[in-house]
Amino acid sequence: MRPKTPLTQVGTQAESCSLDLRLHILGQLPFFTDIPKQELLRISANFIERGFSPSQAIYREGSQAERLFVLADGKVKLLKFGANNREVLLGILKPGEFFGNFTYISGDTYQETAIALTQVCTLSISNEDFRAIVDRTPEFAIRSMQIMAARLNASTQKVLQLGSMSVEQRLAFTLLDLDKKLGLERAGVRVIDVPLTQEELASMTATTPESVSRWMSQMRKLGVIKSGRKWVSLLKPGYLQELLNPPA
Amino acid sequence: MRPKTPLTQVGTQAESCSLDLRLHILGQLPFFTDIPKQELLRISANFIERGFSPSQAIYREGSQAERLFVLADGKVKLLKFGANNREVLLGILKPGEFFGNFTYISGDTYQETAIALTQVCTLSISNEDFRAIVDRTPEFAIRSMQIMAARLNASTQKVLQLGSMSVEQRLAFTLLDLDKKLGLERAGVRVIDVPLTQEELASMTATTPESVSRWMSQMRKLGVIKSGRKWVSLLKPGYLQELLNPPA
DNA sequence: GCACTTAATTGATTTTAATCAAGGAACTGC
DNA sequence: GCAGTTCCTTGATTAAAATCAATTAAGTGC
Repeated sequence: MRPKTPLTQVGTQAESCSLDLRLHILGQLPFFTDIPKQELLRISANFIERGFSPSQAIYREGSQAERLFVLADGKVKLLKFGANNREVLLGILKPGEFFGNFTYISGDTYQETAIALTQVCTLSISNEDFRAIVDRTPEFAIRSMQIMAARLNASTQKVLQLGSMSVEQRLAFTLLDLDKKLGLERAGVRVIDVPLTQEELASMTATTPESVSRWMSQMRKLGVIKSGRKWVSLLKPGYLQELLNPPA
Repeated sequence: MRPKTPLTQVGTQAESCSLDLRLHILGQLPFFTDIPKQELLRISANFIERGFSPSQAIYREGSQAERLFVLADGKVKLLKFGANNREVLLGILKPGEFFGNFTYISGDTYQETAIALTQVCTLSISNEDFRAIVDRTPEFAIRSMQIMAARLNASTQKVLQLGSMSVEQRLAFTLLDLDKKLGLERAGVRVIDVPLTQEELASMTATTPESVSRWMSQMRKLGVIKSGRKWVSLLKPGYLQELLNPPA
């Protein structure tokens, strides 16, 4: 008998954003920090808000890349289709993160598919409007370089993980990563605050749902995690960290 | 009895670059195209040339990232150390490509190790000098964004490959990729123009030298490739391509 | 030309993980 | 509250690939 989900109230956020939330979220973007509030208000006017329901696609890989999106509320997953009809989950986005067409080049297509995992509110801007903002934002080159370098590093870490770790290690890495990014205290328990099936965990970890289930069952037996349907709590992150750095 | 290498004369290039080669190579960089020749000459003066011998490290992962490098001549491999003491080969560079500290942020460390595969000539520029050039190069933001987006895409392709393909498919992908980038006609034969051991191929493909040997042995038997010590010729690239897209 | 080193090959065995299947339990909608 | 659906668990079997080992052959340096 598996414990019931602690992820209550996950999907109950409104579909729209207040002005305060808009300014708060947009002000968090790395290329908009340090911008005067008046200017941010002006920029904010270019963003259109739109809500999406769980499982709804925000955009699909290969379609015309027309907008840059910012996640105002909820959780989103980015995925691509690999070889052999395998779905590869590239990452989970939390509020404040941007996705979609970041290079503001019209003519490109979206490089991945974005799907809402919960009730979601997005803010988006067209390529042209974004380009205009870029042209008058000081230090945009430097900030965007930093962002892209960080993303390239994250992707390279993924290559290292997939290229040198066992399934157990990759799962440990994925759980630690998710906890670091999305973990929070709920009712005195630290939980990864996003509903994810074991199939989704499997496609983040280059393995199968059955393998994820086997390893997580063992981690539960060892008291390292607590988990149930679509949720995970890390009880002993240090143990998982140790799995990644076995003694020589 | 394995056929002898067609990669003759690989390591005989001079260690230094003529002015013509400098201007030619630097003019190829995506953020220096369209620049007037006089300006390019001025920029060129900031670059220091340095030669490296096969197996010599140009820089190492974790050391202070002080310079941006451009490969003027020869071949270089970029690698990182993954978990379980595994070396992961991230890519092979050819003349005209840049590597090292691209974000020109002092204080960062190099994200990977660069090692000369052949006799190599590099041109490099310090963070400060590069920053000064960036500040007065029109459209740098846009060009650098395009470059970084392309690199992020390549890394994501690698994640897809590692996350969804078998060893045979990954090897086929790697051989096709290398051929596309480094293949050329030599004595009427199309060869991948870089000396690579099967161990190096293995660390590009997330497998072991023995597995690479087994699959390449089979590819030779099928007449798909020709290979020997440190070299590969693709005879039937179409066959390898088919391996990546099996019918549903 | 030969000794030595490095790289590649192939066989046998073990390990890891996928695949297939059956059943159980949480969640949802009526 | 219950039927149906979705998600998870566990067992058995198969397949893929790693590991270990021995041998062969190309290349290098003296």
